Amino acid sequence: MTPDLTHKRERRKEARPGELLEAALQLFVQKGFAATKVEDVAALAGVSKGTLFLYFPTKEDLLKAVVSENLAQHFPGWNQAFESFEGSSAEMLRFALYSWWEKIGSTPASGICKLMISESRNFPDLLAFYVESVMRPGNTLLRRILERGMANGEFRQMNPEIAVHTIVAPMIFLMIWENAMTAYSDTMAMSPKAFLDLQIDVLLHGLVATAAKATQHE
Amino acid sequence: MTPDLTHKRERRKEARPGELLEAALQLFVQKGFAATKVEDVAALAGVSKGTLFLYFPTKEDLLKAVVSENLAQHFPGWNQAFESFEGSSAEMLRFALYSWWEKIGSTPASGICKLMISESRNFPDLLAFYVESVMRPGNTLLRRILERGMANGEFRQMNPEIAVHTIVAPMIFLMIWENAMTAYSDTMAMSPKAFLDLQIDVLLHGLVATAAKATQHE
DNA sequence: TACATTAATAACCAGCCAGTCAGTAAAAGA
DNA sequence: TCTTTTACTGACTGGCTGGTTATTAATGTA
Repeated sequence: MTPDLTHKRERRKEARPGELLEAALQLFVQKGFAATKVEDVAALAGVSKGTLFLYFPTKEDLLKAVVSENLAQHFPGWNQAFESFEGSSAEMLRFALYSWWEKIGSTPASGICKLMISESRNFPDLLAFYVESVMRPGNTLLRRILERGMANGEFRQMNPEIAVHTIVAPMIFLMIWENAMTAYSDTMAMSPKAFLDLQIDVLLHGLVATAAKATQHE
Repeated sequence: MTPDLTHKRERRKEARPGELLEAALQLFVQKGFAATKVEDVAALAGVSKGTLFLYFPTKEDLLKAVVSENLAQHFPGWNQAFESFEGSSAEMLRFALYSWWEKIGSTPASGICKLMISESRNFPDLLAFYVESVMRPGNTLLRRILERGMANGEFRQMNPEIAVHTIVAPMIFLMIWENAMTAYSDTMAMSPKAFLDLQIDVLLHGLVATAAKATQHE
């Protein structure tokens, strides 16, 4: 960042890696890994190409650093929140999805989702890393919420492994939408908050109108 | 296709374009547009690089042809099925999702979804084309199903524009999963059919157990 | 068999870009 | 102020790849 219009040289060894990673994330998500030039990443970070290679030995190492830098370190806190949660499992699920949105979905970090989708086949070890350190923990957390609700009769009985995907899918969709459809955001607009609200509602109560519940939804 | 191990020249003007498009789809989805070499596409189609440029003027034109070739021409039929459908809206929704799976989700054509996600920012006109010819028609079809169900009291009242996304999201997820997670399919396995079944069930009835409905799910 | 047509080839070219390195200048010492 | 250190630069290169073209051979026709 900080495009540095003045051509004065600055020595900021500490700040460079972070700025380069931020620039790289933005461009990798925007244009894809193969289609972005390291020189553009360097320029966006306000630095020359040579400097980039001073901090990251190769372009691929830069990609790996981008991914690992943006790994969600939220799971310890979230797991702890799960343990000490008081309310219903429905409340817990709502809480989980909203805090995911606040901490990840609505931030630039959501872009690494698109990045992983695009590059998973090209860098299998990167995918493995990502699966183990974010997908797996996320899935187990959600599965525990579901199992809690199923155990206390709050939720129906169902295969939890699969049900987790049903919960995750709309979140993936939301991240992709935000990072891929921006060019088309004018004619295909979608409020993330509105989507999330309706999603949770449908997830809990379904589409079907029954006598038992009713009315209270717009 | 037809790798042609013998080096004999064949003249098959009619068959080439289709074979090249099939090869291009496979490689573009696998490696991304920028990272695939036209020579590899040609080789996979059993032809030399020069031949490819005989049928497609540039690499970008090849990409556009791949997308437009795989456009779902199913909408006329599906719209017609909607008009003449007899059963409940829930049945109709189930029917729509299953036939989508049969005709698109389970075929190589599902790969263009990943392709569009990856390349939408680089080729905005391609995205526009895709939005207008597959996303828009698909969304309106689903919205009509929802509105039908809401009108006859079968479904709850909700914002149909947003609810459509709630239905589409898991389908997108499924296509992405199949095209991006294949490398990891051993440890993160998922049966598409099982997912689809549970998804429809949750979509209609939600997670929450109520007195009114109950039991009948595994 | 001789000839014309054209699908297919492979050698070639030009531009691009990841990665290098000799040199520059901003700090830190002395 | 002079020297040393080192973060930073940008010109350079070598390999790669999209695209071209002169040549080759398969097919049709006589």
